[in-house]
Amino acid sequence: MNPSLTPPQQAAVDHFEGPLLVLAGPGSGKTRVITYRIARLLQRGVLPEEILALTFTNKAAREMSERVYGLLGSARVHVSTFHSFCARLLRRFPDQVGLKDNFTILDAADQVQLVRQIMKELEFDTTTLDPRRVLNRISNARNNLITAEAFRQQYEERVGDPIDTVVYEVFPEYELQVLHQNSVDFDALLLHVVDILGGNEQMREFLDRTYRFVLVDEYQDTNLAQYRIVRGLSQIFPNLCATGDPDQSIYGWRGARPENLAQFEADFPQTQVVSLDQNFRSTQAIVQCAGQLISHNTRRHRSELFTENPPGDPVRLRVFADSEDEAHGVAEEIAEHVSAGRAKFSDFAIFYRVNALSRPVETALSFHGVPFQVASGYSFYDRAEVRDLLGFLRLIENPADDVAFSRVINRPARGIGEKTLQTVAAFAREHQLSLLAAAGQAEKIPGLGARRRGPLKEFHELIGNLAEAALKGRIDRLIERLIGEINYMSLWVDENDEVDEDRRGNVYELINAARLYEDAVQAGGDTPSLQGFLELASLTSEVDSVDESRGAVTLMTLHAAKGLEFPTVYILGVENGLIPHDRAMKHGDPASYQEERRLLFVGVTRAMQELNLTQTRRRNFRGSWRSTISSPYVPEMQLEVVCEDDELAPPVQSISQVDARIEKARLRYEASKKRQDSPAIMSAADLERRMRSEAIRIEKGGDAARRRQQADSDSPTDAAEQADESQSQETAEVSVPTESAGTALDEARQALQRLTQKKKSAAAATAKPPRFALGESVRHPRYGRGVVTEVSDGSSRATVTVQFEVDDRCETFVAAHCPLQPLGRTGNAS
DNA sequence: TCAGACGACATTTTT
DNA sequence: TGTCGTCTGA
Repeated sequence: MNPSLTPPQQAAVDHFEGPLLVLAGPGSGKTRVITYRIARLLQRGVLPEEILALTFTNKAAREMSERVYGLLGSARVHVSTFHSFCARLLRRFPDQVGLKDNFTILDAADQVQLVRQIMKELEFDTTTLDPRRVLNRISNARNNLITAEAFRQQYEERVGDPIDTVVYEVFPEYELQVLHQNSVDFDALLLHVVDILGGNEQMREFLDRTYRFVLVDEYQDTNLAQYRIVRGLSQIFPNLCATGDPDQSIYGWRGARPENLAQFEADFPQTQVVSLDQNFRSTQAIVQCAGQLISHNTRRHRSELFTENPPGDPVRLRVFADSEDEAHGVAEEIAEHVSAGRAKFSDFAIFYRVNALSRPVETALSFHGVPFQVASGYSFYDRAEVRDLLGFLRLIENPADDVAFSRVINRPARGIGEKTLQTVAAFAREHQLSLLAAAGQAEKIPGLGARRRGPLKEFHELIGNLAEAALKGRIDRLIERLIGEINYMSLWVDENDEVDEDRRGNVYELINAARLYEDAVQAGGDTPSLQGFLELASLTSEVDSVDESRGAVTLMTLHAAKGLEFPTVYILGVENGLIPHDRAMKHGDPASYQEERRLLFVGVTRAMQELNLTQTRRRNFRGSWRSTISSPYVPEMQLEVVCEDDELAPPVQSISQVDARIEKARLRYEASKKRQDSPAIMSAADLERRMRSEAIRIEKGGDAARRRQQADSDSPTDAAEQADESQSQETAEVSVPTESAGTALDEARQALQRLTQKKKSAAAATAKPPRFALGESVRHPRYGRGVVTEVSDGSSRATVTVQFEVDDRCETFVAAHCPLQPLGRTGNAS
């Protein structure tokens, strides 16, 4: 039918009724197949409204419906995320699960807050046990469809750990309160729908008939709830098309069940399986590399990925001295490529395992004048000011939303603190009221001084008035009125403070978002509502706003990279402990080890033309330098190893150079701000702050690098000599600014001095004789015998690095409190 | 009630 | 090294 489709792609497109499983490797044209398939179904007379396509991200949903639209010109096909599909369903049938149609959606932060509050009510200590861990347990249980009741039963039948003891009490209370507030969290959105499908056969049948053709993207990422939903919709009409790739399952830790994919054929006996193995995205070198890597996993569907693309450059592994070099090396290279006209900024993406790795890169990119955007991190809707205002809006929409009430009651300060809130809450519970309703009856609440009653009543009245206004007017006007009435901007008034300026900007941006929402909905012929706007806000995340067309380098975690592609990709920190991450390896679970490998596989397969993996010899980790070990996945791939170690001198040799560079960077920043076409790189103040701390770190890092040289060298005599040499080198470098004593000392140097002075005096105050010496033999309760290879200087945070006999394992400990036992010195290093 | 000091903490997180 | 929640004194 379409000449540009490969035979397997064509088969997937032409398949009509019955279950279809599309195993789609990375870059195999999956989205294309899905959109063509939808078009083909419509061509065959299926009605658009009979087709439901479910995705995990808004981005995927948007992309799919845009492409369907592009193909057909119009489409009333339902394309949405699991969560918004469920939200919409619950708005239609709220009473099925005991909600009202104006229910509000709790976000992650609200959930934590609620758990924290419940823990306090039940008199659990929130300092020793992080509410997030409790919430995690609850969420995990619910992902597996374990209700509070079932959890309690299970708990009683086995010996639980201390956390479960708390969960045991908190879980049912949490569920109850969420429901009482007429709200749902992300998990409940799905669970309620599972309940409807499982508990009401008539309803299930109705929905099954409504959505005769269901398509699910990224099926390997579905959790048990999503699995049930999909199955519930495909009984009478099992016209279910699932696409996925077991090799890209990277959300197991979050309850995703890749086995759903493996089980598909068993669940739907008539399944036709199509395997898409031709990669259209990457060069042969990249595809080959990815194939080598993933072949080390045990895989059920092991089809080889192949490509007919050109061979391309070999995949490189670049080794840098430390994370600063790594950051500057990458930034510099990107800057060069672009200024030489070989590429544009948006061609580049930088991936990393943990968000913490992005900071030095952000600094370096700014430094080299490279515009960038960071995906994830703080979402717009997570900003304090935005959440405040959304809290108000939620309370206006749903007066029972106690979490929202607690958030905004004292914002801006009305003199209602913790204590008062507790009194109100107690009264509310006793009389079965929402907090807002209780506030409205403040005069009846015992134990409240007159000084607290006034503000409570006023607040109640304010929300009431605004709720009335909300029924009539536009949402943007409502927010404006709200801001006016509570004098919200008075919280962020400092004209010169960039943070405040930023916050005010966000407030206007929220108003703007409301306006855009309203206009868009009206243009689509629907009626905008506060409810709809709130839903949009809760179910939208920042990752969606990553825009490849913005002319900027994209920075993101490997997880966030899934589904994207870039001409040139850098994957930073391909080191043991990062990929695979230490935490993931905690239990020595081979499944996690494989999931980490898949994560790297996902990163690798994002690259179209060029792929660079990087690693460093040492990394600044939470303030101290640690030597690194290469990732065990590295030897699994054919890579060209490039040592950038000696080539790249530290970017700043002396502190006096810092100011000149800061000035340059500031000019660049100002220029880019004026141009407006490229996104602002980083605020000038921010950049300066970072660069100064970087300069300080470089000083320390240089020091550490020399110490490493010393430790690494073979003979002790050599080490001593080198140490001497580096001493003199260091004086030569650092003394440059000191010698120019006539000139005013620059701020950075002062900062550096203050810092070192402070450190010195702190060290002097708590000075203890060093507990460990270089070359000393020690014993660790878990890792056994080892030799001290490095001891940091005598500050209170002194660290020892030990090379253990087992596996050549190398670990760094804080000297002050580590379980190392000295075993006396061995001959060679004193 | 609030601002600042102190100390515990530190993956990934489509919604 | 940073961030965030809790504690404490004004």
